[in-house]
Amino acid sequence: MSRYAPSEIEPKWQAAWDEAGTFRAERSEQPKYYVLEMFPYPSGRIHMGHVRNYTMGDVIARYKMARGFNVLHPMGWDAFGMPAENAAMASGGHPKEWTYQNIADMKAQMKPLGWSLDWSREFATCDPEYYGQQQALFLDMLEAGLVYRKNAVVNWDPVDMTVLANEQVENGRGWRSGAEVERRELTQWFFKISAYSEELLDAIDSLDDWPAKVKLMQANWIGKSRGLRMGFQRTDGQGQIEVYTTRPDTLMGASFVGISPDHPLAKQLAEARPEVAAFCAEARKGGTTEEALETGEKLGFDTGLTVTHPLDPDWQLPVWIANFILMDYGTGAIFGCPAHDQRDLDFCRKYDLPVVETFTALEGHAPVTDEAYVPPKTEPVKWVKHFAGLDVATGQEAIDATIAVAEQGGWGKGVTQYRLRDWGLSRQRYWGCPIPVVHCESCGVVPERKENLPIRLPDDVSFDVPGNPLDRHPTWRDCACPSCGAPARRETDTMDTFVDSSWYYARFTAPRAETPTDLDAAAYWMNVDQYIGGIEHAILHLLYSRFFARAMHKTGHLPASAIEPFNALFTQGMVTHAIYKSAGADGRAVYHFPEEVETQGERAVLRETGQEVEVVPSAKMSKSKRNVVDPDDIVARYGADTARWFVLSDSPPERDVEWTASGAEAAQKHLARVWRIVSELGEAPEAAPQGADEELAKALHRTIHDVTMGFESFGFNAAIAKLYGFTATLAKSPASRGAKTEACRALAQLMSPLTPHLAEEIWAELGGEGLVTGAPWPQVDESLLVDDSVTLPIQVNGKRRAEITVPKEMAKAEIEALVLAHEAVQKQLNGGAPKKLIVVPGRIVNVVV
RNA sequence: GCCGGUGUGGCGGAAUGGUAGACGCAGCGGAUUCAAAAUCCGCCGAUGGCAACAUCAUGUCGGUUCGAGUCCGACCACCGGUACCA
Repeated sequence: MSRYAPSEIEPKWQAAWDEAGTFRAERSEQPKYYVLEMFPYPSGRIHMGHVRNYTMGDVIARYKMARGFNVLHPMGWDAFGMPAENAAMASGGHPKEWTYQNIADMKAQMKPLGWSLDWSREFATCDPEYYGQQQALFLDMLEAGLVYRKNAVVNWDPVDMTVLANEQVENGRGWRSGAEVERRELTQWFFKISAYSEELLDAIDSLDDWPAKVKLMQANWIGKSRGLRMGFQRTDGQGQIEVYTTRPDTLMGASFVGISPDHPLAKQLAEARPEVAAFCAEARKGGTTEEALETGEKLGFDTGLTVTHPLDPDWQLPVWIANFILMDYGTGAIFGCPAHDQRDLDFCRKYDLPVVETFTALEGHAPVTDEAYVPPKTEPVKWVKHFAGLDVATGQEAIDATIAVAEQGGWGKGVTQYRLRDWGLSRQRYWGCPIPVVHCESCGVVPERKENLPIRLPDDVSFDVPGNPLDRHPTWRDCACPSCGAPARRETDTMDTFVDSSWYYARFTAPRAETPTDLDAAAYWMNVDQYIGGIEHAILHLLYSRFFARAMHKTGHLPASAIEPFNALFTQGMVTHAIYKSAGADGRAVYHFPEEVETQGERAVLRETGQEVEVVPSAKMSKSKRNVVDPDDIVARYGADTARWFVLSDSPPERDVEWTASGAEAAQKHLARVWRIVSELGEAPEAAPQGADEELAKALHRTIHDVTMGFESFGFNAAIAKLYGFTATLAKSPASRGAKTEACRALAQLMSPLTPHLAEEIWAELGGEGLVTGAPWPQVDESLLVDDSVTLPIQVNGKRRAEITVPKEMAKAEIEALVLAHEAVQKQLNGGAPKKLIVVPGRIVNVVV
């Protein structure tokens, strides 16, 4: 054996795994385990975040393999989406070529990392074989009543005459044109996810192995609320305005009725009155995001119309059009209660509308001025005037009482409402899955016939002008109506890329099937036992996937057991890196790549010039800040095993980890040290001093136990810390050659999920049978884990003052006596008697004086 | 704005309500060496003290508890999401 040379051993073992087909998943009699990491977008290069994410999945996959599971660990590409079109616009290429080239490049980067992936199942969502099956799913969902069309607002760039994504709107303006964006309505396709609101909410409770924070975020997103739907009669006798409110108890504090600029009444008024039309046009300016709507300036327009308060025929309220009221929520109309809602208060102060309190704090009442009084619904308050005769009651009690009164009086109805809106899937873009429907003049909207799938994207398109190339393609839209055969036009909207990623996990179970799934394969492999990905997907992707699994079950593509597709979820943190920054000649910040910088003690300087640079620690890696490291370079410099070890060693997996060159070097030194220990086994003595072999065995089995626990609970950093510790013990151990060889063999096994190439090399060197990958996981000898004595810290008034070591089974009374007799305790007692003595067996003793 | 999260030495972090700082980095000291690389050993939160030891210390302020990094309340800062980025 020679020095540790990852560049030699890593390709060798990767070839060996390939040749043995180690990672090819076939159905078998063994219990299955499906581990999946969120598949990547083919941006062109993998980054350290991918390395960390996929290494975590790999550790799980390899560990489960060693535990006797039949492991499925596939990989593919989330390949549709805007960046490909942006690239085509910027440099004139074609999204398809750009995407497939990126896939080839990234795959070439991924292979050297030695991940246990079954590449035979690979697909990209832009493969017609994939999106054709997605079109089939769409048609089945359409038939099942889970898809429909309605109007919805988009960001419209009036200069480029095109729809913009939210990220293409910067400060209310189009990123290319700089024009003020406006909200415009288009007829679009929707999935009826709202039909599953209740079920998606209730089933969250069954997701035992999901992070609590993700479940909480999803529950809040679905947003179940109980409120009142009621009408305000117009004083002009032209009917009523229907509003929805979650705070009907504040009805006596109403000071206006507000409607959305997209409300039918607003539209009707706008037709007759130019000033209304002008206001509505102004109110539609800006982007469609919830954030933009919530934080933007609140604008109102007094229509001059009035309505009657439902509980007081003499009380008239003005009707305002307000830009912060969304047609999508509730009925598109509200009543404003400024005293108990900050937004309504701001609005009323701005437009000089009255502010009436309906309840006050039990103590310390201060009249509302510029801050609305909004206590939690669970807090009791004093009611000023409440029609249900309440005096002191909580908000929730008042809401319930109000709904009861309204229903009894027949002027309102309690309704359960969800915040969750239907999923708009239409995108006015080229690089996505075409929606397989046809528009026929006589038959209307007609689904495409399944035998005509896939409806392929045309290749001959250009991106020199904004807008959807499918819309302006000379022939692609022309087709025959599937129903009557007359000339008709294809739908030119494509699907949201979230559709692509909502069922890929199911497709991996039978990636070449002629139908979306193969039910036998799905029944065997589903569910995903462990899903791993970024917290940024906590709501949308994961909620859409949960909906899709239900829809696929309803349409016969998944068994009932798979409606919650991910048994366990883990959300990992980012890989960060310091930013190196200096001031350029014009005073603007100049960023430097890590390899241009050298650290000298506490300072960091540019290698070339010696100029000192500012170090900003732990920032998300981004190309513009140049704080990136390329996995290719890292593997070439340190080897894949070092990269894998380091990304998991320094930080708990759910938290961010900072990539540092010194940390990577330390990881490599450690692996070289393990290597050296193995190569020097021959120098160990045949016979060991008394007890040395037993000591080593004890340490080994404690390590097997701890590392196993670490892998079972995503404690990779803790497992690695234990491996560091055991390696140090092993290096110093005077144990016999035989005992040390055994320990090294077990060490290789424990390290194999993390550093599989090094582990294989050691395993082979020490005469292990076959490959260490998949060799049965070492068993813990429980009898070696028990200690017969225990060290107890002694606290006085919660401060540690001393410790005692006692036999594990010592009685409480004996311990108490020992503690009281202890010199340090005597000193603290100062001759007095303790007030209290707390003995927590095996943990701690606390003396209270 | 709203929802969720995070905050501990010079740095990354460890710690079932029970000895705060495991393990690693950086730094300092030493061994080995002609010298270096590599390797090995030791020290390493702050303040005071020769030392024993004492005091302070887990974003800030309060609370619960024999005991709080951990639980509760308020606040500050940063990060993720906010339905067309993926």
